[in-house]
Amino acid sequence: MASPLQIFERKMENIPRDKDGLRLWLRIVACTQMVEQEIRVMLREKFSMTLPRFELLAALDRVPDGLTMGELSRWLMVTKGNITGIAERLSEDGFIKRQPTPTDRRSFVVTLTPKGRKLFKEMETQYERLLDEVFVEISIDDFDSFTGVLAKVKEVIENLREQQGRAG
Amino acid sequence: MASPLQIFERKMENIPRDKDGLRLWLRIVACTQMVEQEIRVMLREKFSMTLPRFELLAALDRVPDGLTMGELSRWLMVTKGNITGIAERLSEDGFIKRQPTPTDRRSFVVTLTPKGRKLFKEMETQYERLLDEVFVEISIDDFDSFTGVLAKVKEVIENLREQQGRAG
DNA sequence: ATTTGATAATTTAAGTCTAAACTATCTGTT
DNA sequence: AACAGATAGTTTAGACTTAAATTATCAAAT
Repeated sequence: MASPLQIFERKMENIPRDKDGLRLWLRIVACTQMVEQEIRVMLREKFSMTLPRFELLAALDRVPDGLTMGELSRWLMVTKGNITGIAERLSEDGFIKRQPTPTDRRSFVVTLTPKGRKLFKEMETQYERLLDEVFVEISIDDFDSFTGVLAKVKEVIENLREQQGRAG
Repeated sequence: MASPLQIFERKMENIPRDKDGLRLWLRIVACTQMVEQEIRVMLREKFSMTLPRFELLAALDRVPDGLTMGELSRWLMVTKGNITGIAERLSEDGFIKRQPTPTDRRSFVVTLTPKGRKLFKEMETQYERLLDEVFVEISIDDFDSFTGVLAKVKEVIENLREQQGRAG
């Protein structure tokens, strides 16, 4: 049985050397999928939690005053309809609560409940430990290079979207 | 309205400087989501195609003799059940075909139809053009650093999985 | 030949995700 | 005040995704 690394090498070997963008992209995707899978397994096995729910809790943990549904949607880079569903399930389980905003009757502010914050803190410890483990081999120089690359990519895409008149 | 880049800066600013693994991971995820979104929009608008279907076609294009369902599952790093569904829809649309293998009656070899290959080639051109555009600002040195980082991460995860006795 | 365990693929149930349509509300502008 | 356009959030229909259970087949060892 071929290992994921062997499969990956087979995927890359037929791609012409000069297709740098493609090669880099395939590496990024493979890396992201593998790390995400580790996180998913950890969250499921230790906390019976899914990654999307964890990410919503994480967003709320970073902003103690809470976020509206639309802010959550932009923060997590998913559609508003998607947030509706995830927030509904987290609310049923008592991890978050929704409060109407005084200034805008269309809008809600979502915050963590004490139960939600307690759970998140436990998960956060394991989550950060896992990431440290995954990136343990990476040098400071590589970190900096990596960070620079990702920042450039984000800027290029922002510009692309502006040119096309698409909202971010 | 805050732009994605502004939202991202807000996400990062509250994270302690010393949490390198977490910071790097959030950057990788944000970058991947943005590039994927560009690809999704392009595929939908120009070809009425989804990303998962495109990726399955891409895998088959790289291996002219075809791949079994299980090989596709490992190649694309998704479950076999997932492949069943995507392959079903691509087959209905006449882009791929499934043939029984002579040596193993449980197994099928999936290959592109001429129609599927023709469509893929058209999409591939646009896809690679988009990736070149997205990564245009990245220097050769950064490419190398990036590639090295991703390779290390993959190895670390392989080792983690072996220690835990989990299959890849 | 039969049993036993492994493997290839599908099915199932539940959750995630999207784009588009929709409802309710807000914010000008007249 | 009344209208028009924009915005916050939900709903809908369909596709994707997963883990776990299931079916059919294989392969190896009796």
